[in-house]
Amino acid sequence: MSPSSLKSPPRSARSAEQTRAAILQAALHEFASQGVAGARTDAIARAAKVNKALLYYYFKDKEALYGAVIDQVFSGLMETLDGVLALPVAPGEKLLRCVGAHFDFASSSPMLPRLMQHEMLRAGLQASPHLKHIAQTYFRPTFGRLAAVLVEGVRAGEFRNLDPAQTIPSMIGVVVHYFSSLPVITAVLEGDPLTPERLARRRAAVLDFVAAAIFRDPARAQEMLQRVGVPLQAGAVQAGAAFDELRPGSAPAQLGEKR
Amino acid sequence: MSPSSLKSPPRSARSAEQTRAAILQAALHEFASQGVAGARTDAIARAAKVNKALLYYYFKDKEALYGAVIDQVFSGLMETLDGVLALPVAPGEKLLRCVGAHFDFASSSPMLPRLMQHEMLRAGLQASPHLKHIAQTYFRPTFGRLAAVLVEGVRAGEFRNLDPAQTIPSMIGVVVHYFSSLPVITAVLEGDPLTPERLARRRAAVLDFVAAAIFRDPARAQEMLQRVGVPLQAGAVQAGAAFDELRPGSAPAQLGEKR
DNA sequence: GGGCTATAACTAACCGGTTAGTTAGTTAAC
DNA sequence: GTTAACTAACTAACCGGTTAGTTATAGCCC
Repeated sequence: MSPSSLKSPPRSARSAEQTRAAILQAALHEFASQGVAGARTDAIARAAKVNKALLYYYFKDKEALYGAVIDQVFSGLMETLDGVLALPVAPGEKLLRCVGAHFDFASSSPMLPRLMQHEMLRAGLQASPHLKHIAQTYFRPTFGRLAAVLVEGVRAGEFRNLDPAQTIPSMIGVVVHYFSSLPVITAVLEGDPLTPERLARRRAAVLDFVAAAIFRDPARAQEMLQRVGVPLQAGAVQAGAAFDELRPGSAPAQLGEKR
Repeated sequence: MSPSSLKSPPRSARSAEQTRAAILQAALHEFASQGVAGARTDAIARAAKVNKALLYYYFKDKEALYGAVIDQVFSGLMETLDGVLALPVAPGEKLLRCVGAHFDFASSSPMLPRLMQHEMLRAGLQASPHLKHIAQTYFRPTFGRLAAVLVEGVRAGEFRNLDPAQTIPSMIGVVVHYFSSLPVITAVLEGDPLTPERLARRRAAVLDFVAAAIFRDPARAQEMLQRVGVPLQAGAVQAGAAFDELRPGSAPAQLGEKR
């Protein structure tokens, strides 16, 4: 409603917002695959099917466009996590659900974790003003809530004696590394690491690994894994297969099961 | 000895090799902090205190220089790991020592893991020919040996039912992520995350996390951690401190211990 | 050993393709 | 006819790479 007057809410409105979204989408892809320095504004414009000057119509410069992309992605992830953190469940389940949600967010578009990695690597060793903003706005609050869940679980005796400031980066590492090392994984064990089956296996393995590292009682870990829908781990019984897959050429003669 | 004849082994030899090394060193730093695309050859030359043209005297182009740096770093890490893998100790201890060695390698110069991360992120989602070479030459053999240790540990009942192809990337993620997210960490919990004390604490936490995730019997995990010299974890007893440190500004009213 | 040449190590100055960003304008909705 | 949305064409700076040259050391012949 309120069709006219005031300023210009829907003005011409035939696209505009869509165009902006298209630019952001194209920029996301370009920045994620090439990094900020490697990204070409021409390529972004081409992918978004707009004239390059339009990028500068909507955004001050390349850096601002990058900032908008980053903001969108990080806020998306943190909102998702906050949703999970608001669930009325035990710390153990909540934490595993968080890890699962993080994994799902990452696997929903493998560009996202790569974009985040690029952002982390930008600027030498200390945070740029831009990254400081990200850290304060997105990471800090959500990580605070996550830390509270960890402390709660430790106090309740459900978790091992964990330090949240250490445990959070460790868990993130487990989730994220698979995606940031995709090219290497592709090269070491051949085949697409992003098929639904592979992703499902990875997801289960991540949750299993984290659960084992977090819970005091292994039985409780298993119980919670089942509760969040993670099937029992395949592991070394079939590890012959996984192992062969890891090194198809150079099997060390021994270890030669049948198949 | 053999002062002359033949070709020109030590020729003038007053520096040359040192100059080359200086260039590689400067390039390592520049590539690690800016990425390949972001790295400036001018900056490398300046840092190495040589004329830019000298880069092209020793290396074909920027890409070749980058390749030389990468090769040096990755081969260094893999040699270190192979040394540990050759030790005549039980799988559990060997694995923890590997993780420790990886961490030490990374922390010896925090530029190294960042350089590696940059390399992983280069080129969209599948491996470049260059990265394929790295994967085949460095990763594959060492990872094969690591996988064998894992399988051995699982068969012996020392480890949980683990799939090496999943466990290896998870462990690497735990080690590496701290370093690749240094700027964020700096911004979230203030203070230098690279002080000897902080690094020691992180190292212990990483080994503790991995041990808990790997070993079947928690008691065995503790035993092995002690054996490789990891002190007992601080954890949530002091977690009040760590937690406050994680979110100095925005404590949620509850949880308000004294300090 | 003195003068000569060859060559490794290194540099100042330059070049031109690439690329972020601009300008001056066109189109079309209201 | 005003203004939001959009574009073709341009520009200035940046940056990888080259060129043409300098310095210095080692070898060599007499």
